[in-house]
Amino acid sequence: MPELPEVETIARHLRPVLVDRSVVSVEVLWPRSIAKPTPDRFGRELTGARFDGVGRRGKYLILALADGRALLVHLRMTGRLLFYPEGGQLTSHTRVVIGLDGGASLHFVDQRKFGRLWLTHEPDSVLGRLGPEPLDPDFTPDELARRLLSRRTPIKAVLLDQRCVAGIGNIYADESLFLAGIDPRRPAWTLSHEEVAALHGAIRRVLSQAIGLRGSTLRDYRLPTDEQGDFQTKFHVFRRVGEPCPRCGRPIERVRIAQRSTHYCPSCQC
DNA sequence: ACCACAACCTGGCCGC
DNA sequence: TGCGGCCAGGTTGTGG
Repeated sequence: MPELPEVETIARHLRPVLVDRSVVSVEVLWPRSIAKPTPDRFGRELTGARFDGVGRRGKYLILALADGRALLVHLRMTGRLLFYPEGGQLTSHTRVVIGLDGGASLHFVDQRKFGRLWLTHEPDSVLGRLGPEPLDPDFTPDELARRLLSRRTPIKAVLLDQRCVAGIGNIYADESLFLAGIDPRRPAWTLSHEEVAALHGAIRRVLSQAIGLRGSTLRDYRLPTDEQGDFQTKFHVFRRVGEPCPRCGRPIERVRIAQRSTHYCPSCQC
């Protein structure tokens, strides 16, 4: 799914077009896309609200409403948020249509139906368990070390755990571990202080660069304009099994860690 | 605390 | 063409 860079890109693109617009209609085409409240109340209680700001926490998009509530969106694997300045195309995967004043609309499209929307007064009831934002200035190597030290599981599995650090998914976990030169199977607590510092730098570098290129489009991820991201052309290891490692030339390999495909260079990552 | 596995879903791709 | 099996950017819950 969209990971931190993709969700950040969506937030940045939605902000200027959504802020100060009001909801004039809500159509829920797939009720299970609504996590809270009931689909009925969701439509009723969102209608008339005005968007006040657009933010992100981890992989959650936060559409703040002027009355203090928030519309939270998690895109999971295949969710998209498409903004149409006027009209809008319904597809077989359109799950929720939010009509806006001035004829614009926001469409939640989700082939696999895993994505969810929450309308809530208490965003923390949904976001409360997330770990720190990796790009936040107070996310330090020491903070990362504290969170890794206690974990006996493979470092790759810990990076995917949203309670440890928020926003990292399969792509950016593999790319960060490659840049830091760390074997994804290493138990987290065995990393040296230097390795944690290298990983901290790698995470920030990869995420920032990916945001700069508007995220990675493999298949489903799109900007609100339906455009694609470009970071997939910069992958060092992700989905490059058998291709030469950009650093040493030996073939990239794949293993399964925590039930997820993991791509790495066996000679550069140890 | 940790792990495996299933569930939630659809669809693309591969081999037969 | 069709069918079974495997794969996919994520998260949550269960049982061991």
